[in-house]
Amino acid sequence: MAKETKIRNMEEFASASGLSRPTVSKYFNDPHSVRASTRERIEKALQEYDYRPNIYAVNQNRKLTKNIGVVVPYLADPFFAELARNVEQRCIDAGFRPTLYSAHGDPALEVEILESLRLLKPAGVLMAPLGRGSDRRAVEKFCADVPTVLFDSDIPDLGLGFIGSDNAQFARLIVDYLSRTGEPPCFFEMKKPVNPNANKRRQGYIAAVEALGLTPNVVSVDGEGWSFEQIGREGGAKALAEGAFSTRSVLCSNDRLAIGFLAACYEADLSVGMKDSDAIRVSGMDDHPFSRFTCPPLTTIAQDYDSISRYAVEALFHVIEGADTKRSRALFEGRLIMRQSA
Amino acid sequence: MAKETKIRNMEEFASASGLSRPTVSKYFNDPHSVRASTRERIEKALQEYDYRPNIYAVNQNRKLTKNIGVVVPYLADPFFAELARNVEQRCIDAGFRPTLYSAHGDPALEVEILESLRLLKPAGVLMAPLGRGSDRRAVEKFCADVPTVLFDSDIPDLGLGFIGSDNAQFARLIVDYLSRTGEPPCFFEMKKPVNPNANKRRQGYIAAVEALGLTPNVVSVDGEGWSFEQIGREGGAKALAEGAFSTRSVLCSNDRLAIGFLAACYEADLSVGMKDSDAIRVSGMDDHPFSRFTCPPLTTIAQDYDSISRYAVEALFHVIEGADTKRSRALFEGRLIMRQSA
DNA sequence: TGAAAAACTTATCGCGCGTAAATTTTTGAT
DNA sequence: ATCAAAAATTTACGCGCGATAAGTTTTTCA
Repeated sequence: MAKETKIRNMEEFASASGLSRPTVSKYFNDPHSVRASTRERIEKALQEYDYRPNIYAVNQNRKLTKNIGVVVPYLADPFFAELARNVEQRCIDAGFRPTLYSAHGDPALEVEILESLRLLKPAGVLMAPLGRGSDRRAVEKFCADVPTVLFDSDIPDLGLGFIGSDNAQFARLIVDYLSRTGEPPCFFEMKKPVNPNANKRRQGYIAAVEALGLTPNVVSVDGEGWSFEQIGREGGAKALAEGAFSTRSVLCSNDRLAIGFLAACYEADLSVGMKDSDAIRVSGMDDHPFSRFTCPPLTTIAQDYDSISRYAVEALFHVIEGADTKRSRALFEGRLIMRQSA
Repeated sequence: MAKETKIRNMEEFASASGLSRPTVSKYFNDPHSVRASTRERIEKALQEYDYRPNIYAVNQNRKLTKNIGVVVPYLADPFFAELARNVEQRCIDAGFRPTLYSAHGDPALEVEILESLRLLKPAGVLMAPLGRGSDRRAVEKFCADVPTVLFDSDIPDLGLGFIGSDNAQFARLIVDYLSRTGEPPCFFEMKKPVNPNANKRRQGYIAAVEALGLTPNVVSVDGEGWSFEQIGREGGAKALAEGAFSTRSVLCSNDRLAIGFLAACYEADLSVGMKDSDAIRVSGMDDHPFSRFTCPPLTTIAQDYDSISRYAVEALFHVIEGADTKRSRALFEGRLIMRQSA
């Protein structure tokens, strides 16, 4: 369908469609800002010639680009990959160009990403920070220049909003379930968790157990970084060997830790499940994409991916459109996913 | 450290450092193209003022940008996340700006990515195609305009090179091992695999088994898309129920399928492992990041991430520098990872 | 010490587009 | 049909930088 004559710029395309360049420019900024008859002429010309505006020239002159930066802490975790996919799609639907970055667990890389993101002059940024490892000062400086909404992991008072999960509710939900159907759970976590969610979950666990008039039992294991499964397996093996768990029910701080802990149970020849003959019950939190395929399938709390991504994007767009000024904040409840592990 | 006076453009930065703009421009294109003393003056000025060239203005005028597109088929698979991380880091080290895109298993999205990538005028693109689902015509058209190197999954004769794994060798390696240590394996796969690697693996399996004077047994199950674990579990349960496997050893076409198959074995109450008391041995291919945490840990073939990413990037840079013309092609051998599942 | 080579400066153009201000066309109520 | 207001369009200018030519200064090295 495309004609021989190559269109080199908007000028040529404008004359090819019998209009002036600024009119065509207006069209590309907002197709509905030109008269219907004009719009039809342009779109007819677009069929014949496959012209697209040069994004570099466009972005050089526009005060605000249509770029959205999406930053996640660790893309090798499918949880973040899924979250990022959700968020990206919503940005595209809203007519923006999302670009995905992963800090790969490295604080220095996170700072580099912000620096290179600044050069892109994005309309806004959706950032799931590393958490404890994040360079607060660097993030703060970035947020001062670029409209940024945090998600998944909060850095208090930073950015224009935070959207995440109600970790205390997560803990209540599963503690109640586990206590109702058997022994109350012990809590299994990393001693130095990478992000604040882990702390909120521990506090939620303790509060929920105490609310039932029981005594909490928190088992914290060594290990740093983002190799949660590894840490869960090694720490789990050690804790099991030491008899650290006061009950036969273990609530892991997150699913990846639980996956590692399941491996430790397997190695220790402990059958996992909710039957009387089973040695231990194991549960996690997050509804990690792989948790339904563990042996046994993992009982967990599902994060509300959909609401989190939707609200995060909406919050950002509110800010971009200059609607709000006060920092928004929303926490979403989780849903109990009952599987065979507990 | 940064001074009060904000630098707005290269002109101002040049005079602030006591040089002319063209000289500063030369520096940013290649720091070693200016005299050492000049370089020092610029770098000293860079310490005081945090000026960076406007990338939109730069890319508008440069014939070739420093952008590299990285396209993977399914980012929720940690295997691709890891591969992408490798590739990205190498691009950064070479002074380029990689941007990561995932087709999320969707052929239409893959085409969209290529179209939006074309607007970025990248110096080159590293692409792991969807495979069977890829729009050959669209990819071909893209490759004609942008230097592209394929990796992981080949589309014959497309792009300027392909870097991947020697799937036949993968199959030989593990068939020999499994046959040597017990019954020869059956081959478990999807009837309609998403990419050509699966076919190469099946062929390699058949050839390897026949070379041992044995009879191959291929079990192909229904299911489309990228939910391999799901397909492995459902197809595996069905195949096990039907007694489709002629031996007590199963080689899965890839680790994700194997993870699903392990779940099916668990549900069927079949103990997996290499002990005499175990009912079945299961193995996979890829050394998926999670395969060491399955129950039992999965015996598999490790892809040579490092070599694949290194060669893919190198091949692309050769092309960018205008060195080669002929399509390069390299296949890397896998390494047997012996774990407890087989 | 001096000439060639290298590096730098000045001057100018062009890239492809956004955008304010000026002008034209269209709309809608009389 | 008329005319002012609203909408659409055109004119004119600027964005920040790459690239190049011609002239000037600095460095290199015999």
